Amino acid sequence: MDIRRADQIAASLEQLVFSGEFRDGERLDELRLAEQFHVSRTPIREALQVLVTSGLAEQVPRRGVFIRQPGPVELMEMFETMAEIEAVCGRLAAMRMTDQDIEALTAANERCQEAIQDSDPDRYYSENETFHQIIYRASTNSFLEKQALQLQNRLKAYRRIQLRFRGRLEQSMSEHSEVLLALQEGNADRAASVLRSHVAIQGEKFHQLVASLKR
Amino acid sequence: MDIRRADQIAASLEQLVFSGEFRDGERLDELRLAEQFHVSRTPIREALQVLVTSGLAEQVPRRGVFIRQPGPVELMEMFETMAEIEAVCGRLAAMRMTDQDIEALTAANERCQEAIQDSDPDRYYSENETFHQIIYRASTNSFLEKQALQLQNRLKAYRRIQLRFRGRLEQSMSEHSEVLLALQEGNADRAASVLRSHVAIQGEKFHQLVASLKR
DNA sequence: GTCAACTTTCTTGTATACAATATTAAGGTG
DNA sequence: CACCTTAATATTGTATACAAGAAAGTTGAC
Repeated sequence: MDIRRADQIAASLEQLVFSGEFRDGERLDELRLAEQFHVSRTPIREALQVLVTSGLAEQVPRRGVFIRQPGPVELMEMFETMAEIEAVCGRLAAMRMTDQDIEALTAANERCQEAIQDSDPDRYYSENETFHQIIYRASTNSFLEKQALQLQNRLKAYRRIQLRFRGRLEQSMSEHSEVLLALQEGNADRAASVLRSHVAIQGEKFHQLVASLKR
Repeated sequence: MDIRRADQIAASLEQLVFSGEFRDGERLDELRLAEQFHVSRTPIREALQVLVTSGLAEQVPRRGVFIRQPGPVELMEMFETMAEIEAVCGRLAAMRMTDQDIEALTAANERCQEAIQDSDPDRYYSENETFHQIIYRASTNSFLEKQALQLQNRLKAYRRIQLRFRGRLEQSMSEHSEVLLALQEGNADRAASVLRSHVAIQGEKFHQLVASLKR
């Protein structure tokens, strides 16, 4: 059980930032937030430090902390980085996966398939997340795994959007099968390259979406 | 100019942690630090939040924050991750480097060479850092660049140790040349694999060192 | 001497008070 | 009316005060 109010607040604020509740450049007013959470400024300030340190906000001395929502360019960079990190996880996982890991991954993949058959994008979304997390874990490098999870979480909201593209679910699914196959064969390079493009496509789709909104 | 005392303190503490001033599991006493830095507990606490968020320390509610020095296993994981991230930077850089980048990299490489001829390991160490940073930059992905810089900084102290191995400087140097060659050719796969093993070797050397200390 | 219950002291977490700097408003000048 | 100067106001940063839980010390029973 968590006793620190500051940590709870940090988590809440993080969620609010991820869900796009705050606009880019918006100032986080300490007093307002203090009232909102029914606490004094102290825990608010500690929560803001957390946001700043994890890169979700920027601090200008004597002026306050401001939300930093990634723009299109930074988002593309993040997607590219995610694709590369996934590729690395896949490469390592291909060499180190146990039979148990393969089983778990196969099961996750089947649950994805079911979600598609039930036309349940929310469930697909969630099972898809698990599928990838199993690969992170199977890299057998908990430091790398943590980095991957962090970035996955950060891109959550944006990944969700691109799944709405027509036919994307089915395409994503067939990519999964290729990933699974490469990992079963222990083909490191193939696993890496398939995973890379699987995630990179998400970035592409997102890019398309951004472009279409500008029109 | 930085006005926030808390930020300065956070930076100081970070350096103290990196330089191994604190033992693993050591508690950071707020009152003691407050006296030491001649401030109240408030800025100390904000600085501690930063350490915790960036993973350098762990916070146990109602008990304090404790230093978390990476053990041998985690260090190897970090080196492996660094190797993979460097490989990714190299892969992207190979495809995106400008002539200017190549020039800068060649110059940095020459300065490394000079440092070796002058038998100046400190200078080699610093120029080597620059060499790698140019590659991060040339990946043309500032998000990835930031991640790479962060990890490079985190591993600084440990990388330094392995350079003391006999003949390591010269070996490192010849690896650099191979990296440069691959990048000049725009050979992405080769740049990635050479960089990967270049950094991985550092991990290996470090592993040897840890093992030798245990005897 | 060991262990347990209780008391005291210490430490963290939060609230409040104060100091210093930014921002805004007001007033005067050309 | 624009622009500069200056006063009022608001907001951040730090210090201090207080509340609550944890650690350490003490006493007493066996």
